Amino acid sequence: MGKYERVFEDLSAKIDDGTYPVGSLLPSEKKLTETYGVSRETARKALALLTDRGYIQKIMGKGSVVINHSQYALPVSNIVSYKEFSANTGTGSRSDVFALEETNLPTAPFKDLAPDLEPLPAIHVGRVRYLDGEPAIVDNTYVLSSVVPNIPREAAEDSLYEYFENGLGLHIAYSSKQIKVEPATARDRELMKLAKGEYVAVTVSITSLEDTTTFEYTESRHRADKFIYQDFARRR
Amino acid sequence: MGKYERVFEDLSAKIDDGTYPVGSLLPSEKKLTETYGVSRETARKALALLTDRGYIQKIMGKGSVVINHSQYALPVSNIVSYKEFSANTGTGSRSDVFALEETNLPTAPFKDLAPDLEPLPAIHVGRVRYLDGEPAIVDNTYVLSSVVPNIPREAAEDSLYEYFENGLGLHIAYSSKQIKVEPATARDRELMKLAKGEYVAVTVSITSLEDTTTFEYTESRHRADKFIYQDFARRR
DNA sequence: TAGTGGTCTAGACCACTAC
DNA sequence: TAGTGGTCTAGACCACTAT
Repeated sequence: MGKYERVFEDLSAKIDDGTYPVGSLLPSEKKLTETYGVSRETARKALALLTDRGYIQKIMGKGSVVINHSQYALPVSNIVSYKEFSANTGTGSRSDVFALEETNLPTAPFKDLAPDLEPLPAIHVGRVRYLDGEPAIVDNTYVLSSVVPNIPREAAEDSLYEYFENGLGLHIAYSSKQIKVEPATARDRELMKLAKGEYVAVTVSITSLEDTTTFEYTESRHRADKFIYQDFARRR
Repeated sequence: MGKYERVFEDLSAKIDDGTYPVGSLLPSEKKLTETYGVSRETARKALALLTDRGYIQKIMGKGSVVINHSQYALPVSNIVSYKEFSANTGTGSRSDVFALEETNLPTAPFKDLAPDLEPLPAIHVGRVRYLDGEPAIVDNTYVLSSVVPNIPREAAEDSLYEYFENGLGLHIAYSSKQIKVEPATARDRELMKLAKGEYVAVTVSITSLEDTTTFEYTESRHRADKFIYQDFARRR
């Protein structure tokens, strides 16, 4: 871990634990170079990370002000997996795997994000996710067989991301995603015990590795009343 | 505009116009310092911007690969105003202002994002937005009177952001937002001509200035079938 | 081995804010 | 005026990738 990451970790921890409360100023860049024994550009890199994550807002001639940043987010938000999300929020996590099979990638759900998608060989993982003990999310994930030839059932039941990153050593880099609202299908109603006429929030994402290989396609169908997406953005 | 911004503008333009197609490599950092007559750190700042915006993925020992980045986004996505959005996508823009009045900020819609919100004096702007000639969005914006004492009707009909930034010289910095799904209210059905039992996508946002003053609160209610939110994110 | 990006430094000059 | 952040430089050393 580089020096600037250490400085970032220390400052973000001190913001989280209230050492630097919302509205207060962080030490000046000059002070940070002395405190942490780093050059100014290195201190500035740490501050840039804090800015990007919504911890601070820098004000010219004044300093770095601690601001309210989003505390938690749904899995869809920043490529955070369902398991990481439940661990963060403390909601009980449970997944029923209802499909784990070799198939071809369906192109229809991903048409908007990838118009020229080919029906490549893939492994389909279908899961029902529970929030507070109730079925709340139906996930259909397609992983390209060319990148991941096999998925053990335990990985599907636990966490696919954990398996990809720690088990296979894949480096996940970025993702394009969409959120839409659709009427619940008969399958949605069956799996999530919904009444007729209800709607679901649908998130579609396409995820790539650090070498720019696209390898994973997911459609998540959320019970509308359990769905919240939260984000922090900067004007550009 | 700094040098690194000029380099960013030039490179992003060349990615957009196909000079550097998706999958190709940008010139190396060394080459960029020679081409643009800047130091390496300055060239790297430009590349960092391209990375943040989803234009490129850097690969160690190899170079900067051009990737597919999200082309357009709904207003909610990156603090882009409705007018900027319609201008980018070419969909006809039109707004009916149905409310422009002094009132107190309602705290209920913003409870999740700002639990301790006070009912401060504010100007309420209520608008119906049209996409493809049909009423598709109901916006309720509340602007704190302490920051914006008055909003001319023309500004409400045209673009509030344009008025805030160019008319008043406010510097918009960041925003927290949420997306939820709710049953359409009687008011939604009336304004957007929806049938009974339909749902709406609701986005709630709280926007702050560069001096960290929070000044604007918006609830946008979207016709579900016209709503798409698109985003690009990096794993962290 | 040569070329690439990742990190870090010490110093400089500038623009802005507070007093 | 003093202190703050914003930008830029020239150089260094390292880790990784290609060949």
